[in-house]
Amino acid sequence: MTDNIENEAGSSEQQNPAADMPKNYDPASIESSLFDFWYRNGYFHRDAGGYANPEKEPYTIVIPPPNITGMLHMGHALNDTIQDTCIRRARMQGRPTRWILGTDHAGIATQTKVDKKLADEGISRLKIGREAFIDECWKWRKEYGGTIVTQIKGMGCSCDYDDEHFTLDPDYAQGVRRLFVEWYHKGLIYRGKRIVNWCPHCTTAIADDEAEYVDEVGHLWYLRYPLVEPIDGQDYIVVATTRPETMLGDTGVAVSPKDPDKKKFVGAKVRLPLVDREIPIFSDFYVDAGFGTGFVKVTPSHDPNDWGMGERHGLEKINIFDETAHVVEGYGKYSGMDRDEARKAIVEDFDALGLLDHIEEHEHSVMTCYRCHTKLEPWESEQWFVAVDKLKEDAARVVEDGEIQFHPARWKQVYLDWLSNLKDWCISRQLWWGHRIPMFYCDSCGWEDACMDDVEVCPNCGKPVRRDTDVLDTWFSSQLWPFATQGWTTDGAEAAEIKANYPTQVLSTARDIMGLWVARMVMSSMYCIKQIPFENVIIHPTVMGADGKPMSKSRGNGVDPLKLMKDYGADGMRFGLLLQVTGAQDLKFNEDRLEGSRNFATKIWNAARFILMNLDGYEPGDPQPLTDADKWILSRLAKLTARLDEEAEDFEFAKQAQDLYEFFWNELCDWYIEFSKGRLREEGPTKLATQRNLVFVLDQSLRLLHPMMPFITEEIWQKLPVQCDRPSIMVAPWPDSKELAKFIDDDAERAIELVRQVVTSIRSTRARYQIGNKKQIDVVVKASKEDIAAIEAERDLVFTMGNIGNLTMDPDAQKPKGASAIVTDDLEVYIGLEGLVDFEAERKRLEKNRDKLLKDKQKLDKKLSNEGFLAKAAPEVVEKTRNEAADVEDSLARVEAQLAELD
RNA sequence: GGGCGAUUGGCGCAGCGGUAGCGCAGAUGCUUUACACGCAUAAGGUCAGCGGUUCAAAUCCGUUAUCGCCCACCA
Repeated sequence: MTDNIENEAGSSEQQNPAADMPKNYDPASIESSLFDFWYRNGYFHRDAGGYANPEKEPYTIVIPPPNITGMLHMGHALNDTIQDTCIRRARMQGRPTRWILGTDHAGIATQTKVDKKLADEGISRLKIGREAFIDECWKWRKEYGGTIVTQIKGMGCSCDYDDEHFTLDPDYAQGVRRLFVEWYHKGLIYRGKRIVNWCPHCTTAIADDEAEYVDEVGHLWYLRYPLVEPIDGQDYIVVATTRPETMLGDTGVAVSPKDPDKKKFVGAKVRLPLVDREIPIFSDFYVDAGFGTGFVKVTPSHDPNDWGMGERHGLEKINIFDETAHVVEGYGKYSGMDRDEARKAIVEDFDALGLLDHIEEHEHSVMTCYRCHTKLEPWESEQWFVAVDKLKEDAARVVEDGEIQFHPARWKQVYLDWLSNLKDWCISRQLWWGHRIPMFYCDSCGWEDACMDDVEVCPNCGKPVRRDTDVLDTWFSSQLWPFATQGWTTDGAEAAEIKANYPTQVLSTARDIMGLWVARMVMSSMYCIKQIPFENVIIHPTVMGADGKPMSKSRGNGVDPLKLMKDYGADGMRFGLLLQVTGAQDLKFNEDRLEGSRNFATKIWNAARFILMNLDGYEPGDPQPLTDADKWILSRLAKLTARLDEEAEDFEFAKQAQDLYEFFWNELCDWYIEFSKGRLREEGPTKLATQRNLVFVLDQSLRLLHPMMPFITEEIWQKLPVQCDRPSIMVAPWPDSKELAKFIDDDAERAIELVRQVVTSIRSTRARYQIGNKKQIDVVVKASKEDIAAIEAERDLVFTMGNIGNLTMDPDAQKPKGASAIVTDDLEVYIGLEGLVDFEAERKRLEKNRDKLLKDKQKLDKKLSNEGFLAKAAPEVVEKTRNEAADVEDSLARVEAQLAELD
């Protein structure tokens, strides 16, 4: 079917194209072949298989590169649907589009997985060594790295699959190296000793933002530290600590400068138990006099705040732990113990010495490694840092002045706050899988440099050099994503793709990597390209479980998008998710929406089936708005298209989806197709015009739906005799709201509104008295002359849809004896029921109707008798209110009249 | 501790200054020749509490309560 690229419109010899359509749309049977069809024809490339208009502005999106360890989760499903919707729309508008695809090597995540896999096989990473381990990682990537790309294809995403990138590709890696070398030579990268969050299990530094806090009920140990000289008869002070084992590294005790009781201790010394070290008592503003005892033990090497105090007061920094958090040599029996053993031993020894004052329970949070969940150790080590102060200025400016727009806009401030609180960025990681830091050192003469090419011997003294063994933080490499994927490595900012297509248009991502990734891309892009990397940042809602909590394996509230696609089709999942992308920051996952979207797909399918079944004698041609019904649906289509354009501009996905749904289902299917049924039975020009209108409206609707529901729209479009020479809806022109505006017709909309009032009144009465649709009834309509004229023009529609025997319309119509009366906004409908009418029930119904109108009238009268309102409200509001009041008055009078007649 | 968001019919959400809307569930009736993943009809809400601004507040401001997210983190 899709192989028939010719798609000859109107070749009348063909058998009925609806013949091979089952009653229910079956996504599984068509999705993959349609995807192949698109792929084979090159529609995913920037030239869209030759259908892109090179004159138009290019449109580019870079995908947030999924980790090679990743499986498709709900976050991807949502985010990739959003991006595909944007890019497909732009492609249909004729813009040269490209959605750049790739994956991230994900240093620590991948290393952990491979490590675990090897461990399961009984292989130790340390034993096989760095080279062999990296080989294992590449093997792993080869085996699993493509999984997620396959899954993205399954969603129908129109990425450029022929130019896939990977953050460890040779070209990309050179780019990363280039940036490091440049920043090093510019002084933007420096080496320093710092307290970092150290994972003793992974033996690497963990960035602040990679650490996870876990609440824990621990203890507060109150330890007595003897004073060297008693003060006022007091021979010890008491410190409170959650980590008694670190006392081995204490080099001071701090008190608050605002604590008058502690003044006398400042300058005194205590003798540190167990290690017999004399350390000073000093005052520092960091200390909170109200917490614990007001005395704080200070361990500069094992606490970031203590480190700060140590710097301010020139304290010695004593490191008591090795890289696996075991006590180092020189601490007697404690040496070699891990931190938990040391804690136990030290507390016991304090107790034995009578120096354990007391213990309290204490709730606090501890930092853990986000990968292995080992408690992190604040540890002093040598690391590489990026000095961010200069870089962040530009990154803040381009958002402040609106060059980069956030959607929803409130995220702008979050971004700016993140930047303003940014501290220098620790970029070295003690891992093997990643971009190895290109620093070379000569141990003989002390030469060192960052180099683009590997260095074997020292350029200074000729001795062998060694390379730094650390790798870079994964975010250091992902910050280059928008430009290193477009030729920056070899040609810099002058690269052809960058010159033609930079900046990109949209970056869509989750809020939790706004700083980690988004801000850093802006920083590096402003530095490397001197341009913003993207114009719009979409921060999509986070998909929460049905319980409103983040999805996680431990909570068991997760949902698998692969299963959802199986159950609802890729289109059903996509549309169901988009319906939930409102401006909210969280999205409580609602599977009902996907079910509804699957049903919607079936509805579209069956509407198409109906139209295709009724194309006997069809000849292609432009739409022919002969009747008010025709004019009405075309007018509605024109208005819908214009509205969708506006909503797309604002990245309002739920609204676009909702509007499409309502138009297609509640207007096209519920009314226009129903209207058309009678006409399709006639022969001649009316029938042909109706067919053309149906084909036209369906064609245009499918195009409007295509970015959100790519598969079903393509499948149907291939069967439909559309007036379009493009072989695929994917490259068919986007409906032009300006062109369609010629169909806007408010008179026709009004006429159909009246028809609907009459038909609905009849149905309502039938339902109330349980009169089947097959029984013909007589109907009298009382309405204004003009309204009657409008309905009269569509008399046959009222007849067919109402199954009416006699229809009388008259401005002065009298209710027939024994008829039921319906009062609508604009008219009365009398329906004769041959003695079936329950007048008591009729009265109750009309009274309810009246009471509602009375309430409305009271409200409006109150408003209109309010002088403040008349004086201060906008004139058009007053005018509108007056009209409403008149309408209510009119309806009320008519209802009252009907009630009077019942008496 | 700081910031942000949510609180609207049973459930999930729109609306964000001028008389409350949608989907699902539930009710009733329909094998109406596109669709029961359907059609039709009817029912259901003092928009979390309190205070304020305004001629007018679900909508703006303040406050309280509950829930959630993000950031920082106390020895």
